Amino acid sequence: MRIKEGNKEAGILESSIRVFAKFGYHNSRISQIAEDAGIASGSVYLYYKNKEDLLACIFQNVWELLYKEISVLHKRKDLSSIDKIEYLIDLIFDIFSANPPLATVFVNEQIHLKKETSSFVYFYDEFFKIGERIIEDGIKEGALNSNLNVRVFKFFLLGGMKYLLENWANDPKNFQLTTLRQNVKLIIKRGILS
Amino acid sequence: MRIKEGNKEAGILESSIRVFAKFGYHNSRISQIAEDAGIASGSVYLYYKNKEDLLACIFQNVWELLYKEISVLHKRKDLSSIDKIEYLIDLIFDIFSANPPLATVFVNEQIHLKKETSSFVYFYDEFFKIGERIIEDGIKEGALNSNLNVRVFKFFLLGGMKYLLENWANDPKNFQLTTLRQNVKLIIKRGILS
Amino acid sequence: MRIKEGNKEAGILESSIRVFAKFGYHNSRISQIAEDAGIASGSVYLYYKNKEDLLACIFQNVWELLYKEISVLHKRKDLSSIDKIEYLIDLIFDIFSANPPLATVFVNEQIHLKKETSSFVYFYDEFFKIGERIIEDGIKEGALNSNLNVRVFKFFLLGGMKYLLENWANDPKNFQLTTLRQNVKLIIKRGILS
Amino acid sequence: MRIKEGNKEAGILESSIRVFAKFGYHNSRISQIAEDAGIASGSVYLYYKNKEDLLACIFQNVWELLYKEISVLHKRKDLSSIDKIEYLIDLIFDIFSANPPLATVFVNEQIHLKKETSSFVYFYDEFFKIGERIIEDGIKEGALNSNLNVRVFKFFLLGGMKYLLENWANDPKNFQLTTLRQNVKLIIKRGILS
DNA sequence: AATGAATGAGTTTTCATTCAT
DNA sequence: TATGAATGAAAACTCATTCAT
Repeated sequence: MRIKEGNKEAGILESSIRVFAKFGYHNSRISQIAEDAGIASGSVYLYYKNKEDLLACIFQNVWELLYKEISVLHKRKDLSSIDKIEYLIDLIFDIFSANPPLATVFVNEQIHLKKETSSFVYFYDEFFKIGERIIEDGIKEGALNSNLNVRVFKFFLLGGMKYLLENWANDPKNFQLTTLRQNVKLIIKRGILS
Repeated sequence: MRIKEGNKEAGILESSIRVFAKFGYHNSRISQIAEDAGIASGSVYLYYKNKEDLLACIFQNVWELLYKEISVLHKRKDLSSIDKIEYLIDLIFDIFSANPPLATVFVNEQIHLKKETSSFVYFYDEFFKIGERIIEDGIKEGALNSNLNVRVFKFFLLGGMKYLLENWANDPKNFQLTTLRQNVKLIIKRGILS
Repeated sequence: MRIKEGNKEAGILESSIRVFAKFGYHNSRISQIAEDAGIASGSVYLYYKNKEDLLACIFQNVWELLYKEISVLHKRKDLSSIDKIEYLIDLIFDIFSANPPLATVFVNEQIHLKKETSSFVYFYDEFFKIGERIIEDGIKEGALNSNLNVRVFKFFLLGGMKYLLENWANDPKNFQLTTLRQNVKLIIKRGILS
Repeated sequence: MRIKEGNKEAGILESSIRVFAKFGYHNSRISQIAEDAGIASGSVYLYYKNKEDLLACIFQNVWELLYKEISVLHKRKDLSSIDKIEYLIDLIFDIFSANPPLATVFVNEQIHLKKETSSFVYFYDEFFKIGERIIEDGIKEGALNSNLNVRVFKFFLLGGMKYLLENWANDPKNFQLTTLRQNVKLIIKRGILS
């Protein structure tokens, strides 16, 4: 019984993250999630509409958090654009390093959610919009290379970090998170040339 | 009837790529693949052991091709390390730009294959080993930054390109492939600073 | 909150009649009945053994009432046989016209009760026995056609009235109850020939 | 294995009639129908969309047959209105006496089909429209009592026959079909008075 | 008496795979 | 080789019923 009193809803979600991470969304059984949460399988449906709802809630939580953080970050005047990008890199590594199964789910399973019907999409879209604005600000200020395509950089950076996180979550012993974040910052800022 | 005489095996695989790309592996039906290939669903099993075998063959083909290309590339003496990395970037964009559904499948569905039982793993592992060696050579030669962690760079670059390809394949109108490859090279080589 | 103090048992039964009439027995949820009755769903089980018990009680009440009425009717010496049959027709229309949902349930849901285990069966059987005796008396007295098969007439009359009640309860605006009962009496007594 | 070659679709429907008649629609299991038909339960879905589709097809067949018969009957010039009504009574007894389980299903289960989505409704509505016309013709010709309400008579007659059929199908030994049809005609034509 | 969260048995339906033709 | 009808295992989900409070 992993679930504490009054925390059943959150406990089921945590169990679903563990199970989805281990088996993948489609190979996960509601009964496995229930067992991990220490409840009967029918009880899952007291808190979540169906299996897809569990996945949707996971992504809702992550993207809402990322959106809130980037919103605050965007408004800060004490940080340069490049500081903000480094801050974002740290933020993402911090969120997922605290929860490796969440990283696995985040990296692999978003594809199973239809954008049209998912409520996380608002936060997802806004996160990227603000991310683009931060980069654009950096270009305007002259700090970033004006030949950079903002959308390409945005996707390249997120994709690179996702793949690193996926490999790290699969085998955390093989990677030092510190090495990951430092190298990402290094590559981004200076390139790989000596 | 898309299949030419004597090419049924390849035709089925191409159909599976189209169907997997459109619906995702788990939401694809063998009957859909058979219909797309213009054959009866039972006939799929004359050429492929089962549904997972189709996916495995797709990845086998891609990783084998990448392995062969990188093997040849590694041996070339007329190219510098940085030339070879640029060549690899072009290679990957070329392979998938010629076949957008393959890009979608490549980016999204590898997770459904168990590394333990899949024969593509040999090529996958070798590809990365040689990739690491190319980067290491560059460091030894003094062309690449010696502070770079080889494995981090390797995963970061591939992950970034995968995510770009995914977004491009989803909506090719929104992205110029030329822009993608130029920007990736730019970021990799010089970073984003002006 | 439809239930008055001290009347909870009856209130639950009335709610079950409304809900069974609206959705049908198998599509009705105990939780709907409880909600209609203004109580918690678990409380239903303080007064009724289970869902089937609710239906059994509904039919128990109806058939017991019909049995009691026909018992009294049978003994009356001031009425002829044909008077008694007309009286019965009026009785049935009166009972259900006062409670349309009860008519719907009565007409449609008796099938879900197993005769072997239901206590309403005693009243049901007795009702029909006395009904037969009234008709037989009419034949003996010479008032009714001696070629009439008593059981056929009994079922035909009740079935005809049930179907009329079902259609009336579904759409009361379309039927005048007065028209129903007058026509049934007309057909029964004189046939349809001019 | 009750199903003959080339007759699987019809065999499944016949099995569903037997099973629905025995247990009622909601207490019938697809697995029971499949077992009765001598096939695997999945095979039911090769021929019928789902459980409700089976019921819908049963009623479609019955009402289509009744509609076709009454259409032909309505046009006949060699029969009086009262002949046509007697003919209809015989028709209904004939159809169901040949198939007692069908009678049980017909009488008890139509309620589970929603009129809005069922294709049998056209035939059902037309059957009743033509039935009304036959009765109206009888009134106009002076053969039938002009005080008769057409719709009341229509429902009363059908309901009475349904209930008789239900009781007959439950226990065919107890009823002579000849007695049923003769008595119904007798009551309808002359009433019960001597 | 009253509650309502929790249970878990039970059924429809899907679809990868087989195999008689 | 090729077919496609038939299979049957497997899982999401529902909801009557229970019972700790």
